[in-house]
Amino acid sequence: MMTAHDDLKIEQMPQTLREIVLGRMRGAILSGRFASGERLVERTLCDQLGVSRSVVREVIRILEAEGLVETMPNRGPMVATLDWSRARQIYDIRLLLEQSAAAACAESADAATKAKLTEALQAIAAAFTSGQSLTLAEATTAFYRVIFLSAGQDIAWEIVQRLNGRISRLRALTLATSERNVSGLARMTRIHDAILSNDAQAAALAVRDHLTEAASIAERLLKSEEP
Amino acid sequence: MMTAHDDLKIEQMPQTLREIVLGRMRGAILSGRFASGERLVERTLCDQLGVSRSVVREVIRILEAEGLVETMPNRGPMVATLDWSRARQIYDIRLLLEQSAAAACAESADAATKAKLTEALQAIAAAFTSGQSLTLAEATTAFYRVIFLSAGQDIAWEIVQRLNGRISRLRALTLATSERNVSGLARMTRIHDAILSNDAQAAALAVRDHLTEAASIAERLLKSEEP
DNA sequence: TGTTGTCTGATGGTATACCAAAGTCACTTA
DNA sequence: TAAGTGACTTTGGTATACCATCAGACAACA
Repeated sequence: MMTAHDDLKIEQMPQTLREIVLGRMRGAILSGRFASGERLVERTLCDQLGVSRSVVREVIRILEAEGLVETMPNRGPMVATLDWSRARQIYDIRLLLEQSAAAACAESADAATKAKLTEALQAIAAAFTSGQSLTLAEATTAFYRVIFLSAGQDIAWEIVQRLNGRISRLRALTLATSERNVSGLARMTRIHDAILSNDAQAAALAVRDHLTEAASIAERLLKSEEP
Repeated sequence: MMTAHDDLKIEQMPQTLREIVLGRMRGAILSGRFASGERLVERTLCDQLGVSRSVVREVIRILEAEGLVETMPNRGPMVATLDWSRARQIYDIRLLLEQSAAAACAESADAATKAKLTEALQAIAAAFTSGQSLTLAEATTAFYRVIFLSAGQDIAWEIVQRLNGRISRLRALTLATSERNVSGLARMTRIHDAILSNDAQAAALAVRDHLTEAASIAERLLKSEEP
């Protein structure tokens, strides 16, 4: 149903400068544009982004609360570093939350949810064959979003997203690892199938295997690069 | 060993104004000094706190990221409200994390940990008898902190603390509820005993019962006050 | 009565100034 | 030569003034 006034709608919704800068800086950290441990000098950022210190400082507070930035007294903010003991904890928490969400989703999934899930899986498959790791990460995120939101667990989803941000560098590497390509799609398919057959236990098991493997790959990568 | 220069030591170690204001405002929200849904006008806060807008704005960004404050476009920040569907999710997540932490703690607890746990339990018992609900909340927090940190799960502890902040009003009411006083201490003691006998499964079960009861009390309170 | 214009208050955004703390580095002195 | 000293620079912390925009209230007017 398309009426005349729809054409007049303002597209550019009021996105504040702060949100733009937040997205820009978050992306810069997640993509590795700002290296792990790199200092974030306020005035330099102001120049690079073309905004005032007020905006930069508020954005840094948000990133700090998200765990992406750490601030040392009288030294200023720097990109948070990640050691294996922390990464392991994050994988453990993700395991708990994602198992629970997958089980809940499997129990309550209706036809619409299943359709969305299949669609998301196909996007992942496409990203696998095309080999674009950025697309793959987005498709994987979309897959899990369907699981969490259809299970009515939006707060858990927020937490998982935040945790994923903190291990984003690892996650990108893990997804790009070749061994993952072999079995990764198969494991995602297993999760998908379990939910489609409303088998909560199988879904939880599939998630467990998937995450356990991801964690072990991450461990090897992390320990190999900085021992 | 007391030497002359010890007298010259500056007591007030570098706590930034921002941290002070953050603690003050967080406390004001958690204690109900700022009502749920109340608007937080920046310049009014500046007057009340005696600081500049820069500080207030940065603190609001932090509280926003913590989920204690919600900001509507062109309306400004307000204290976040809590409905049962969200509170239920928070109790579910706490259940997962606290069960896991209690089990891990039970498996790995050594003598020192057990001693600290017993000490924390005694503090809870003292708070129960004295009937001070603020002290009780702090003692309960300390009890769980021992569990999480001795299990090496400091990230999960961060998450639980943040979630507890969002349901703090409920939590205070729950702890103060009389039925809880009857069984509450018994349940905490059950958790304590399970960990001291290194029985992971019993610890997880005790936590589950404890939280399930807290959630059901919270549900009644929340649904009775705003249906 | 309903529309319109105006006004006020609050926010978002920016720039700037000042101060304090910490690091740097050359210079002086024992 | 080596240690200490003091000035300079960088950076973070805080305060304040200014402007644009938006929402809600309210009065004037047709």
